[in-house]
Amino acid sequence: MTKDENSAKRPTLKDVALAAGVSVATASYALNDVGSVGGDTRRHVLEVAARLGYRPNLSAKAMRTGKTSAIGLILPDLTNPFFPALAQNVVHAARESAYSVFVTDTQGSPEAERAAAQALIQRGVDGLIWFPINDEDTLAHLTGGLPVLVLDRDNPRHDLIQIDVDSGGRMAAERLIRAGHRRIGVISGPTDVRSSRQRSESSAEVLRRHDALAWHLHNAYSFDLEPTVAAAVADGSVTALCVGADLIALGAINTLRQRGLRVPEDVSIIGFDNIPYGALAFPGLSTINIPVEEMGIEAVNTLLRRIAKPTESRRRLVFDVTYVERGTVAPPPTP
Amino acid sequence: MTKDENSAKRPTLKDVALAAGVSVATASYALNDVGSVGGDTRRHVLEVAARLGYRPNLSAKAMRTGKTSAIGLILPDLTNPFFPALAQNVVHAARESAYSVFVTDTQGSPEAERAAAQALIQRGVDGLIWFPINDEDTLAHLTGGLPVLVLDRDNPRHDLIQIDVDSGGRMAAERLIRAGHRRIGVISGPTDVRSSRQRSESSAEVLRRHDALAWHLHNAYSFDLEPTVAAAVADGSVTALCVGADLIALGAINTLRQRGLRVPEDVSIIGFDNIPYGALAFPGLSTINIPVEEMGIEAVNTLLRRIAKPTESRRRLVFDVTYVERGTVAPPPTP
DNA sequence: CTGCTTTAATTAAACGTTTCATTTATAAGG
DNA sequence: CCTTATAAATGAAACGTTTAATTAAAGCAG
Repeated sequence: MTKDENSAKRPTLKDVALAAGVSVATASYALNDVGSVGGDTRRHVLEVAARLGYRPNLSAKAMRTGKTSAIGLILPDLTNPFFPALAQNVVHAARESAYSVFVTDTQGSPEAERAAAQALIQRGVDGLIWFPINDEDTLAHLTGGLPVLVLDRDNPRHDLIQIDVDSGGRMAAERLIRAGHRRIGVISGPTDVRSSRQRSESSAEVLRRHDALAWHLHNAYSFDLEPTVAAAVADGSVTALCVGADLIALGAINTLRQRGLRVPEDVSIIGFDNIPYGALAFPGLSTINIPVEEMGIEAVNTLLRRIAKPTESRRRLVFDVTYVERGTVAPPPTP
Repeated sequence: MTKDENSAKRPTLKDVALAAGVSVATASYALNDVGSVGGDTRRHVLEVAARLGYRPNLSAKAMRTGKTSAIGLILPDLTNPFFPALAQNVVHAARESAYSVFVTDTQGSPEAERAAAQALIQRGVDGLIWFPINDEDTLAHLTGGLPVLVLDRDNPRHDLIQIDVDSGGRMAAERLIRAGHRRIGVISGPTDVRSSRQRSESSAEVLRRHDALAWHLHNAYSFDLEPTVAAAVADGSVTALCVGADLIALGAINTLRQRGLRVPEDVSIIGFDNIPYGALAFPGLSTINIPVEEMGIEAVNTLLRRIAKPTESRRRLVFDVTYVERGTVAPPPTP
């Protein structure tokens, strides 16, 4: 029971320098591969550092350099099946560049979002990847000059990564037209965000052009359909549905089945998002795929570039979507 | 274009002290509500700090105190539907105590897991919430004396939060027996982890006692059934399935349907985990619920307590599970 | 009024880095 | 052999906090 039982304090740079017989400055230069350090000395320091298991104290480094090698990821809701894959890829891409990620889930609350941003800034993150609740530029004055990458929303001052939702909405509508449907309902998700609204409007526009738009309703982002929507879905007024979000689409399928209608024999459905659930349904949900994985990776890359070059001109990346055919589209029933 | 365009550097404690006309020490004491500071002075400092929008630099604080107010969360796979709810609640509970969370997803790779732990430790997190890949005590020597809370796995030295899987496995089996089934198959998930293995063994044991165990196979944690499992499921040898993981259960339902069998009319199924997908299936998957939300919250609480009192005796929390009846259990078909 | 205790405030060291400015040693040039 | 340039290494300051040690002021008993 000696005093230092197993308290083996992590070795500090001073310890390394001491053990290597050089000054702290030299040790630092050697380890960071800067300054002018003799080849032998450098090797020796590295060797000693390795032997002692030296790992720099990142807090100290952060204080000195003003960089934390950490970024923040602000998401509305981790349990929204759209986000885990995004978060996963952000975390991985970040790690490849030796960055760590503070993940924050704001539960769809703008106040929580503000608080989260504040907390992260206070922590001194080098940048933020931010999937905001809405399009409002509320964080602008909070973030100050901090590098921010905004996902899927509009924002006048930050780097943007977006999705070509128009094309997605059109693809879905066209697919249903091509299958022969002429009475098609559109359900859009939350309507207070441009990107979300636009999906369904693009669909609706195509359908209108073919004179095939039966109605256009909207529903909260939820598996549960609001009564009026549920009624419209199952009252026989349509033979197909163009839905702005997979989760709602799955809810629609559920409603249809509960009322004795079959998918896709009686009603065809196309969703949007390609959340993992969709592939697991029976039959699998046909949908518009959003390349979340790539988006996550590119978000990190873009943010890190911005961190490195704060003055570079604003970037705006638009990702293509693709139609994923599974099992929920069929020709309309023959009456 | 003055020099300090909009570079409005964040005010430091020195700035506050200066503006308030006190020493840095006094400002610090006042803000942290310690030491002996006169009531007037304290109020004044607080007022000035608020006016300047002062937020302490956490890196500096961390270096001085050795505490970062950050914890790490190490998960095997965020896209595994079991985890997002857990992560969400960890993040929230942590925020309530002014802690931030580094989230790491190790993609089921032990090397990645080690690397992640190293990185987090280097960052100086105050503790780790760790859902390990397996039961091996591999991180023990890495973590040193760092407070660690282990989720759902066995570990001899750390605080533990576990699930009463035995009771869950039994509940599932008993429910099927009670429904009248006598030819029941058991599918277990990954078998290299005690907690996972035990679920199905408890089920199997009950079934054996009732002479109702048709077979006991296992399958990777995946929606796709391995050929032998798929064959067994659909060859008519059983009227019910007791599955150690919802994801596999959903895969089984899919397989059954593809082969023309109905759930639950022809085959009843009970899963385990209560992942969100299950509720969205049609009919909803009957399953054993694990209180992930509470687990997440309690994980944070337990970890923070351990951080505060490192010498307290080891804690081990076992959470009860509950059976959730949805739509996949029915009496066996009458031949 | 003196000496002692309490309260309020301050000074300065320390945490572990990075990095500027400086010193020392070595080599090159005349 | 002296000067000067270059290379290698070092000393010390700084980053923004906390906190132990110290001082100054005030209150109060005797």
